[in-house]
Amino acid sequence: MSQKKSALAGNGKGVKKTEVKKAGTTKASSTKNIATKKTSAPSVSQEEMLLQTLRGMRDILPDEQPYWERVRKTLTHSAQEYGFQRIDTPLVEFTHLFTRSIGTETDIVEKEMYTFTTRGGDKVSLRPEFTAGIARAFIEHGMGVLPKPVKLFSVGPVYRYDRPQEGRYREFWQGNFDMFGESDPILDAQTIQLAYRVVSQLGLRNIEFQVNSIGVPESRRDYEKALVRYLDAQKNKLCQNCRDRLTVSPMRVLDCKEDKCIQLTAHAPQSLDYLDEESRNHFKRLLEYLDELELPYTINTRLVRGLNYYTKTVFEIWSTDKDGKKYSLGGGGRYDGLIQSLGGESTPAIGFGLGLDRIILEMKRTQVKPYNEPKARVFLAQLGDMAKKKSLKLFAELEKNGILIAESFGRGSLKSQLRVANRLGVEVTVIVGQKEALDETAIVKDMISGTQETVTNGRIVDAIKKILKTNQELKV
RNA sequence: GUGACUAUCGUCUAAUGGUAAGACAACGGUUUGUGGUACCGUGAACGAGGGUCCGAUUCCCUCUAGUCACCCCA
Repeated sequence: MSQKKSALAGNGKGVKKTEVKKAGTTKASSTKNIATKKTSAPSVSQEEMLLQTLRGMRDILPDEQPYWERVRKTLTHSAQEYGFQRIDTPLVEFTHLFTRSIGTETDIVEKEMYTFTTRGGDKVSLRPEFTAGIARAFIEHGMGVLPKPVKLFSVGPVYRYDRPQEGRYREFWQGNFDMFGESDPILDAQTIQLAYRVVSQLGLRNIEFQVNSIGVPESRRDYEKALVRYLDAQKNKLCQNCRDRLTVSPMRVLDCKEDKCIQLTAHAPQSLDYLDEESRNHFKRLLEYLDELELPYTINTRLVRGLNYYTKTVFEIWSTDKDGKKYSLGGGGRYDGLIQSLGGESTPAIGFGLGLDRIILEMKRTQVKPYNEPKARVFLAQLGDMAKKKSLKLFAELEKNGILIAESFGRGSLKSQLRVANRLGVEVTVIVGQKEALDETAIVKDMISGTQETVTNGRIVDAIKKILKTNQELKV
């Protein structure tokens, strides 16, 4: 598939592409030189930049909106049902917030953040995930004094400078849920329950949770030591990547897809065995709750997450497609230490994020119905200057009475307007011509039977509603 | 960040070393104020830049973008 241009964008018929090019290439040189001064200059011409989204970014066109609408609605409903309050935080934060929370040596921070310096000299980044900003807001606004747990919900785009492919974009959407101030494992279970609810409400099947516990920082350190000791002995059997990981982030070796690494780690020490008493207990109780809820989960001792702030519970939501391939629709976990490490009162917390783009991809794959916007059932046709003037007012009046109207005011002939009306599948067409405009009347035409009657302005709404009502009854 | 494959109207496809055909969609019309079919017509594309060549959409290179695998994750 090549880059698709929107049908809507094509409207500007007057602007021929070739003309644009010609006009541009000659005088683009001066601006180009400015661009090349920067270290890594883009090799795209000015004209291409003009008509192309940035790599990994995309337009969500009207055709796709019904899916997004359904997802948004489900998200906000579920959030309400579970007592979450909406919060919106800025797209941009100080880079430091992300490095501090997510961790300097993570992939996200190391190579995936959109970081830049503002005119004022601040180092800032586009958010690569939600939790950091929300945690910041929690502290900044003293939300620690609110009744616990504090439940916050957010939706919006996040940014990761990654190499794009299907279901992976540089700008993508997440729905995010976080609960602060409660350390009981029942919250962990409820979090997973909520995630399951959202996803299944969206019509997705073949969902499974991968859960693991990575303990608290101290137990994790013990575990990492043991893991390094185990792996170090057979270091040269690991792939190059993992050899590097061994020193930076040894638990990531468990995530490696290379056969030899998988084999090597098969009998490696498991994080679960190194859990401190409390974490072990926490995990055990979580599993009991999950069993009670009959949620589809598997314990995945290899599950590590790409963010450093997690403690104890971590989980991911996986979907399996026809070929048995699994991929993640979202994930989350507990982060009891984050608030404190950012400078707030010690506050336990847990949350998760859902990848909306992937969920929609999955909805399409499994042919889940999108949300259907209410369709106009009435068309308003107009003929002649006088009628044209009247029709705008009539449009507003009908709309005020709850009647959704389609129109094609720009068209001249009645014939072409009716053709449009027909294609739109409306049930009623209201026709106002020169004569009707003078008489303060309109023709109300039943598009199914083809019959029509002339009614005075005051009776138009009733006449329309009558036809719509009988049609509705016939359908049932 | 690494590797592989791909790139033609809005969409889906075709052909070609001599600047491109069709279908769907769009727009207009078939006697001027009445729609589903039919018929006619109109507009619309070789991703960008370089090279080879008398000549390139076609061959080569670079770039860009998309898809896939890796990496990572959502």
